[in-house]
Formats: sequence, structure tokens, C-alpha cells
Amino acid sequence: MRVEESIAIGELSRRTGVNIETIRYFERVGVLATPPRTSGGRRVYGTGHVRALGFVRRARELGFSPAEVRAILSLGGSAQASCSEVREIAAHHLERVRAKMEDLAQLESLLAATIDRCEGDGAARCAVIDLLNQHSTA
Amino acid sequence: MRVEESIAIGELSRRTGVNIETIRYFERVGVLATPPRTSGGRRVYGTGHVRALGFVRRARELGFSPAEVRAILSLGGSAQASCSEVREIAAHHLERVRAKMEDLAQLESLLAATIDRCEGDGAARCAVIDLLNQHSTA
DNA sequence: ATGCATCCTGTAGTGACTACAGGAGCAAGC
DNA sequence: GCTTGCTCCTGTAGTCACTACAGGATGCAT
Repeated sequence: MRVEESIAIGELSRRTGVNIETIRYFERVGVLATPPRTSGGRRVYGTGHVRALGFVRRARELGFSPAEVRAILSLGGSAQASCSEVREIAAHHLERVRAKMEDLAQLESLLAATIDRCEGDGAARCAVIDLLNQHSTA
Repeated sequence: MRVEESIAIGELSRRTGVNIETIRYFERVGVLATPPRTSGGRRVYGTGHVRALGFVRRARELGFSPAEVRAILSLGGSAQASCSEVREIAAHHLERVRAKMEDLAQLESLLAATIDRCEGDGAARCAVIDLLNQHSTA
């Protein structure tokens, strides 16, 4: 069997696009496995870590919370994670995305209409300011 | 002329729904005007502060950043703020809202499609995990 | 062996709050 | 006038997810 490639933290950072400080932070908070060290105390990563860290980064990019990432990872790592449980988390995330979309859509039309009412209107009142002055949401 | 109502910080908090600590924080960072004090050193607010704080809260609820809130307030307060400048800030905010909506829409369809592909499929691969394993966005 | 890049730890900073400790103010009842 | 109890004060520290820096050690090539 061949020995796995030895990757230093800087190289891991370059390959994954994740900041060195952030890699160490991920290790501290349990999002990335603690790697072995050289005799001098330096972290030694392998291709497995490259995959795992890429996985974490991608999940964060897709808006999964750090807690969700931890939950997915605790299911056994990116390769062996139980499909249905991961799907569950993703579905939950999708729900939140949809809720957020609705919120934003409401806000969008409210803002757009308000700004529109303001336009070209030289009156003393400002519709936008009026909107801001209204208490309690919608 | 009648003397303005004297409102303690707790009462202001109750009326606006803003946490006491947050009110003091807003004062520290210049989002809320520093109120006069009693001889004993307690903050004394008036109805103007109630309006101003409600304004701030509403703006934050609508997703305006604290920096934007400060910018709007620096235009002369909620009553006299220059309409066109406020409109500018709101329009900018609207743009960001729309950009966010697009991002979320893309994410939504990606997630939904992926979860769907996973459904009912008893195969070894998990589409969701595969998605997460793909590097670089989109 | 010397220079230099890279790495280490520990600490502190960010933003927008929130929480708490320890002390002081104030109004009411007795 | 004194005590009770609530509200308020300041200052500091915590949160989350990172990011940044200081000061020192390591590792590798020359």
C-alpha cells in the first residue's frame, strides 16, 4: 500500500481556498478532524482532509449552518454518511431557504412600491421615511 | 409649553420592544441620541426618543444595515431627513434584496432537484452528498 | 550554518448585540 | 426616617464564525 501524500496546512489552504486560520478554527470546534503532527508539531494532512474540508466549505457556501455541517459530518463523514439523514437536513435547509425567499419577496414589493410612490413627488412627506416610521411589522 | 413626558429606559424598552442593553448599545454606537440624565445619573427619554428608536427598530427589521440606519439618521433625523437621499439608500437596499432573492432561487432549485433525485432511490450514492462533495460554486 | 518561508500557540479583534456582576437611585410603605 | 424592592448604572465579558496579529519554533535549501 502506498503512503498517503503529506500536505501542510498552507497547501491545504491553497487547495481548498480555506484560510489557514479558519482551518485551525475548524479543528478547534470539531468541524475538521485533528490531523497527525510531525515531530516538530506541524499538522500533516492527507487527501482525505482535502476532501473533507472541501465538503465543509461547499456546505457552508450552500448556506448550511455550521451546526448542520457538524450534524452531517457526525453521521460518519462525507463518504459514509447516511443518505436519508443527510437528505433530512438538506430538506430542512430547503424549507428555510424557501421561507427566506418569501420574506424577501414581501420586503421587495413593499420597498419597491414605497420607493415608487416617492419618485417624482416633490411633496413634503417622504413615503420611505413614512414606511420606516410605522411601527410593528407589516 | 408643556413639559415632555419623562420616560425611563425600562419604559422605553417596553414601548419599543427593544432590549434595555440594546438601547444603551445604540447610544454607545451613535444610533440613538444621548438622552439627558437625572441628578442621580439615570437616562431620561421623551416621546421623541420613542419615535426615533421605533424608527431604528423598523429599519433594522426591514433589513437595513446598522450603517444604513446611521446614514439615514445622519441626514437629519427621521422627520427632516432628505427624501431623495433616503430614497437612494432604500433603492440600494432593494437592489441587495433582489440579488439575494436570485441567489436563493438558484440555491432553491439546486437543493430541490438534488433532494428529489435522492428520494426513493436506494442506491449507494447519495445525490445530496455528491452535491456537497462538488468543489467550487455552481 | 544561515537564511527564509512556513508553521505553531495564544490572544485579541470584528459586528451587533446580549448577559451578568456589583453597586447606586428612587418611590412607597411603615 | 428607614427599610424594602425594583429599576437603573457602569464595566466587563460572552456569543458566533471567523480573522488577524505577535512572538517564537520548525524545516528545508543553500
